[in-house]
Amino acid sequence: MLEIKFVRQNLSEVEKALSARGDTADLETFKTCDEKRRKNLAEIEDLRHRRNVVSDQIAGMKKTGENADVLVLEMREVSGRIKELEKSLSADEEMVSKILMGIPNIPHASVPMGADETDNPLLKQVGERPSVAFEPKPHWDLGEALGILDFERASKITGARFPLYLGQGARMERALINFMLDIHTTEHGYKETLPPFMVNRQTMTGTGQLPKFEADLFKLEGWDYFLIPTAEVPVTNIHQNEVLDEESLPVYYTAYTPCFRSEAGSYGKDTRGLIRQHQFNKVELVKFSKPETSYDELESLLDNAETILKRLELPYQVITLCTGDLGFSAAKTYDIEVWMPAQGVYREISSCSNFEDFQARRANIRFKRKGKKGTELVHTLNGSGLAVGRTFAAILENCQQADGSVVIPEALRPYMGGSEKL
RNA sequence: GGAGAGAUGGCCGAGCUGGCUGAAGGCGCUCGCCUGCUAAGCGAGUGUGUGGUGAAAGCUGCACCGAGGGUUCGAAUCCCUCUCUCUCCGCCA
Repeated sequence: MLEIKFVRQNLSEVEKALSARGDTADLETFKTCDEKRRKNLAEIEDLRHRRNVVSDQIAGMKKTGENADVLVLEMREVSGRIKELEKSLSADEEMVSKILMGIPNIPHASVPMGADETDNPLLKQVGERPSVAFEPKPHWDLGEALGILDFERASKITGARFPLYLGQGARMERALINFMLDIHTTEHGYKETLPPFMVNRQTMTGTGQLPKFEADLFKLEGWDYFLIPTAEVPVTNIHQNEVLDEESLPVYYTAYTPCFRSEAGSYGKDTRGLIRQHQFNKVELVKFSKPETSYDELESLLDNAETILKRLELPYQVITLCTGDLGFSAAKTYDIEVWMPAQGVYREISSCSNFEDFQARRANIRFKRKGKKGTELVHTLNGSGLAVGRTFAAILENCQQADGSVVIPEALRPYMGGSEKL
């Protein structure tokens, strides 16, 4: 959420940011409701002031035994008027907040202009793509042939877009989770967390998934709870409604969780394999920082995620999302894309974003500077470190041999009981 | 699922027969004094949000005692609904 004052005073800038994103919002209604709201509020506060003063008078008169009937009668009217005005005030407030909650973050000045993903500039490419003398097979064929993935049985158990890992496959998924968590906790300074996989509406609103994107979420029937689409949601909300100490910043958390996404609107896309599932595993990195260091923190967060791919010796590239492809809450985002030889494309495996104070304002996460009055909003950041299912798929495709076997990356072998091959 | 108790400021904890209580007292923290260091002692200060005014320090209006609604001239205090926590019983990994 943007600050209401900022929107009021910078309507044209907000308008510009919206159009750069290819988004819209009813700023006209915002303006009229906000003005009306402020005018009403001023009158209400005057009346309340009068009521407070006179109520004290009444109390004093009652004490000395004077008759206060005239004042009581007058205040009865004042209270009625207040109630009336409050009614129209809350209608305007609701409208203003509804519009405000639907306005995306302002892209950072360094974010390139662009319409969609085809305009995302390449930042760098790392690692050698495997040069193979044979036609590389897609990971779903490899996985099924090796008996470590079974999509048919998964769809029997639940439906389409759910994974079933078996044997060494299940073990490698678990190995990857531990491998990633170990690196982030022991080498990068993140604190490991294991949060709830379901969250309430307020939490979902705090990080920006609600109210605009309810269709993308799985909702529990009979409960106002949602399955998390990413660990970003529960972990960022750890400090919801808190004031952090300046000395405690920056705070780094990592978490493994499964992620649940309805994938509404993606019918027909990536229908095979592990790329687009309703349930997938992810190790997430979350940071809380002071505003002045958040962009440095974004760079190191990206580096932390890249480390995993480097250790696994998987070729990847990093792109900067342009204004048109930026997520709702993000001010700036880097995507890491891993090489998938069978499709001959790079696929997103991590998304690292700085949300600045956009989520902090919604979730009310602040910090206090030593020796200074008042509090400030923190900046929040997060990134995948990494999407586990997609990492699994990338290993199968990049490390496949002519005979259909897969060589396990060296760094992962200690987590696989020393096995060298699948 | 059944029965009961509770939710107050950074923390602990009064108030809860409605009105000088934005909130006693204590702890913590900050500044000053004192003491050859430390400890103890003394004095002052110390919530958040939002609006007005001011160059600023500040002054000032309104709101906030789990959340929402109600009664009343006036509510932390009374009533209703909800959420959460704790205790006991039942059930269960």
